[in-house]
Amino acid sequence: MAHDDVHPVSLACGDCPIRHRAVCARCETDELEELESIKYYRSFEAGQTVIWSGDKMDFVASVVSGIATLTQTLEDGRTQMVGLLLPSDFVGRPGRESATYNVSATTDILMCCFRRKPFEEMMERTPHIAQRLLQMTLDELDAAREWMLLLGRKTAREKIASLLSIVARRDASIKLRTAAGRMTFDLPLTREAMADYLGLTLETVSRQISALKRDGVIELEGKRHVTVPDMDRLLIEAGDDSDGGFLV
Amino acid sequence: MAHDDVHPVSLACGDCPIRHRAVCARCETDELEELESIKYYRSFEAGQTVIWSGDKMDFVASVVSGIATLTQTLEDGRTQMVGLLLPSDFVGRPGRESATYNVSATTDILMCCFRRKPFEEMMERTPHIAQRLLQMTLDELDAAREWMLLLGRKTAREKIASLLSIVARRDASIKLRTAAGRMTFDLPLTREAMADYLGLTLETVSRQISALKRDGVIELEGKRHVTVPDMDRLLIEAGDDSDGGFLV
DNA sequence: AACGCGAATTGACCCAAATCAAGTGGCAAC
DNA sequence: GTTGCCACTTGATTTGGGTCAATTCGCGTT
Repeated sequence: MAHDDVHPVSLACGDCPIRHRAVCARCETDELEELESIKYYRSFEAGQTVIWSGDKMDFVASVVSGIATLTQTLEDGRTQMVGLLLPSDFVGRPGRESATYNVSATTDILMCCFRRKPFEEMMERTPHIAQRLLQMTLDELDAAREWMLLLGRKTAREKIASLLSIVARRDASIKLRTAAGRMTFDLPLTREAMADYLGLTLETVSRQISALKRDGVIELEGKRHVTVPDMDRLLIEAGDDSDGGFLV
Repeated sequence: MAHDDVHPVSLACGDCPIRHRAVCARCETDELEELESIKYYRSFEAGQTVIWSGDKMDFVASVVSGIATLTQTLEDGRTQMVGLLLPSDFVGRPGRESATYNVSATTDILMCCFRRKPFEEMMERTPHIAQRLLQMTLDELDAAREWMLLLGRKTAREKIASLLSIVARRDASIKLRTAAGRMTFDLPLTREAMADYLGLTLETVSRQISALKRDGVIELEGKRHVTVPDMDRLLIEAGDDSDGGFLV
């Protein structure tokens, strides 16, 4: 809303290396200063848990660098990833005391946190923050629903292809992008994390990646470095109507 | 925020039999009048499609009565339900030209629509509408993520038990509720719709319902009328940590 | 009463992915 | 250079749920 057409990514918050998506820079000044006064940084090592589901969470935050995951678990240990947090993504929610999910660092991460109470108060005084958060939340909701289709109806091979095309889209845009449909990127997740995301076992993930490699849909260098010779082919394997604008 | 503690359901909009959750009644007057001026009603018969994914959608709306569903499909026809709309639920989104999902009427429904453009303009002038919509969207996001856990990691039996406990929670609260954990309600969905919701086939749904009946977890009268003799038992079958506050 | 029809059930069989189990490869520590 | 560890791969086997097909159950129509 407000200034969205001018600078769609929104942003702002002084000296952060990335620009947070929650706040609009054109409305800066007072708000920006206020935001500065309630923020602080926290870093976590790969594998560490940022917060456990049910714990008190007195901040909201933005991922500055690294990758984190949101997961849910059943008592017997079955776990399902419900969100992947990449730099600039927002975590936590105004108006909720405690965390709903486990948040874990997949790589080393740096988070920019804002104390929750002051942030909430600020949000009440500053309409466009709520409007911007609404847009972001609606996008996340779309991504979650796209994921529901994947979890409920896609085959293992389609699931893997979908995940690869999402990572390619988010990651490879800033990396080397040689010919027309050729893309190269690193998988930021272990096979187990991929399995938790896709509702599969890690063995099935491994087998399907091998199968895609054997069939020439992808090329592998080591275990993590992937080259997709033909993105269109991958998208067909993913089973989407090629538009595919998900996981924003 | 604003008045949430006073009347958590929010609401308002003149003569509607239900009160919409998007607007706060304590702030009425001008807004209420304005809201009246941009609203109109539409009704649909059971089985009709309200809107197709990708179609232009120039309104947002609230379900007044009846049940509608949000679904997504792959080209080959596989379909996944991504949302269940019960009375008072909100459909459509400010800031989006076209529909993202298919919306269909499961029963006869009445919807209260607001023309989108004026609604958006009003939202910009009236901060608490955006704030309220944000809360609702966050709740939907939680529900969607809870559903991801179900789709990705639960067995067919657990899926059915989960769906039954959700319907029981949303429906039976207003119906007869005899002894402690005893509940009675009607299933608002066909076996096929349940299958689309749960990521199963209709045969599996049927078999698992029969199994739950055989095992005394539920009692059936006809095909749609269900009695749960012991809600706790059902919740255990659903595999949740009994709290289970999902699908709001 | 007979018919038609869509919704639901039930059975027989099959297959994709889970499970169980045995490697392989890379890399850091001593 | 050997050891240990962890991430990953690959194989053999099992199984939960899908597929295909045959009924059955209601229920409105004529």
